[in-house]
Amino acid sequence: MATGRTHRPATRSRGIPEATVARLPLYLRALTALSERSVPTVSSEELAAAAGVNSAKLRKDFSYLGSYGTRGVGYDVEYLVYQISRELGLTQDWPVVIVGIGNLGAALANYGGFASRGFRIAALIDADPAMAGKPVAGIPVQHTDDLEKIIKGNGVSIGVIATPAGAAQQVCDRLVGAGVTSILNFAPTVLSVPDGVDVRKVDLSIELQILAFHEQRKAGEEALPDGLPASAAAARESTDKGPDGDVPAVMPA
Amino acid sequence: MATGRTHRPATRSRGIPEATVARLPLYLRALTALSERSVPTVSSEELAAAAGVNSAKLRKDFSYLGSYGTRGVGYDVEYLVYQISRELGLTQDWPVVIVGIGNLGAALANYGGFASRGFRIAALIDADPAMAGKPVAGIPVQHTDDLEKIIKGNGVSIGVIATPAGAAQQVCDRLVGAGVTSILNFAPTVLSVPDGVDVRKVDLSIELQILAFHEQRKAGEEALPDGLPASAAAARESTDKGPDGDVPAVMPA
DNA sequence: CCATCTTTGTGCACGCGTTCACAAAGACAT
DNA sequence: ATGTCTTTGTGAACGCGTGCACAAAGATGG
Ligand SMILES: NC(=O)c1ccc[n+]([C@@H]2O[C@H](COP(=O)([O-])OP(=O)(O)OC[C@H]3O[C@@H](n4cnc5c(N)ncnc54)[C@H](O)[C@@H]3O)[C@@H](O)[C@H]2O)c1
Ligand SMILES: NC(=O)c1ccc[n+]([C@@H]2O[C@H](COP(=O)([O-])OP(=O)(O)OC[C@H]3O[C@@H](n4cnc5c(N)ncnc54)[C@H](O)[C@@H]3O)[C@@H](O)[C@H]2O)c1
Repeated sequence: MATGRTHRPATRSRGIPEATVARLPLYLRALTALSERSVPTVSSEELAAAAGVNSAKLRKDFSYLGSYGTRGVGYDVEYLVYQISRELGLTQDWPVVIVGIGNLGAALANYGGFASRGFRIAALIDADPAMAGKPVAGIPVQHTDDLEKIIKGNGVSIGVIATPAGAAQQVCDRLVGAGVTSILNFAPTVLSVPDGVDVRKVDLSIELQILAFHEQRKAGEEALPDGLPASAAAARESTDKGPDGDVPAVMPA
Repeated sequence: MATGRTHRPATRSRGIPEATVARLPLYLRALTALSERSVPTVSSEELAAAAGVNSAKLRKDFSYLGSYGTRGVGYDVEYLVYQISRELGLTQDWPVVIVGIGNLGAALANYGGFASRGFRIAALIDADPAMAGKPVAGIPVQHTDDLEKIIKGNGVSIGVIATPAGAAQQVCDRLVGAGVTSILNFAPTVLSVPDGVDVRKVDLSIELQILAFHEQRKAGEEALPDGLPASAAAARESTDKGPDGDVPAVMPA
């Protein structure tokens, strides 16, 4: 930027690192809050604190967007909100279908946080004939038979799977067949999809198991620091702040 | 192993990489399925396919557990199930409390997948007086006033937060104050906790936004490959299989 | 007991992501 | 204008995670 040349690695003309993409929504949320309080500018330090990340990381992330901060001042809140929204594709809104309207699917349907962020529930789909026509969150549930028609008719490219694990792959195949190219999967199964289709999964059990692992470790450690002096048990705390350096749990599949 | 000395980096006597820990539940699930089908052994290749990972990665992961595979044969399913369960701390069962029994909290309470994996819902807690006493999933909801008593009385160390974002930090503080050291947060907020407390968050909106980002990119790319020859658009598909190399979205905070 | 064949366990190299640390950019006051 | 002070943008080093590729282990059959 300063030097004004050979910015991007050249081999990756438009490539924003995945780790950065995953943090953009975090920044956007913090920025939106600031925007609502009519804060005009923020420093990387402040914003980083609000988003819960390192300020250097944040600055580097923004630099991939070709960021426009002002040295000595910080970033213009409104401008950044716009830039990040655009980068994430939130300036258009995305029709989403939820398949499997049980406990979880219904909760998702009732969740208000979608619309506020550029997503619109285009349809709710379930295999249970008894549910067909019944409104959930004001939207009538449609039967799986019409899945393809619904997807194509609404130009849906993002699908959410909240069916039992056993049905997930089959539902996935139908969604993909109908034109869906991004899937958010809540069922505890590994989905296989053709190239070009993105799958992210959210897995409750995995999250809890990871917590249990660290929990067990904490319990075991105070008993015997495993070759380390007793003081190390306390010292460890600082290193251990994220018991997990990072690591998915929700990840592509 | 083969050489039989200087295994662990020595500086990390008992350290299993976080990335590995995050995959253990995946392996465990695949192994459990095999176990139910009474399959006695699996090769790293087969198991890796079932878990959706690279076989070399899986072998390396197991090597951290001091794995006991048999060359030329594979791994003993039952034995591995036990080893991984023990490593994850699932041989004991963990009492969990869910705070905020709304749409999502109720869905979680009704979810059967907890008990089957070593977790037990010890209590449901909500601030709404109208909900107190009402059973959800067969468990009577208790009022927030008794939060500390409930946590301490049941020796709960894992808490799930499913309250509105505005209440999350406050609930978190009370949980931590009462002795909870692991938190799974569904509210879209950055929680701050003292050292030694683990927080993992599950954030729906972030997941969708990441999908939207890639979706937008796909749409834009077929129009103009951005300086690359047209063939690159197709070639990219293979590189792009995981649109995201990996990257959280559910992560510590 | 030996040969062959399968599959593990891991050394190694590579690439991504994180973090430090600082030069330069610019605001602001004098 | 000029100097000071704040904060960005990034070069560079480092560490973690991934995947290749292969030697060694051991099963299996003759
Ligand atoms: N409820 C939770 O908190 C929770 C937590 C983690 C994971 N999950 C997972 O999410 C999924 C849904 O959980 P749930 O509690 O809502 O289950 P549920 O049984 O309440 O709901 C499943 C719904 O899917 C429908 N369905 C079944 N087969 C279908 C098909 N082929 N096509 C379309 N719809 C179909 C059923 O009719 C039902 O309405 C499960 O895979 C579960 O493991 C749920
Ligand atoms: N429903 C979803 O699918 C979904 C998806 C993503 C994120 N979330 C997030 O999960 C959280 C819960 O969502 P929801 O749809 O269940 O909301 P909800 O409004 O249906 O439920 C919230 C519950 O929390 C209770 N509550 C409020 N303040 C409390 C406090 N201080 N202590 C204890 N309980 C308190 C309320 O009484 C209510 O029962 C929200 O933060 C939401 O953003 C929900």
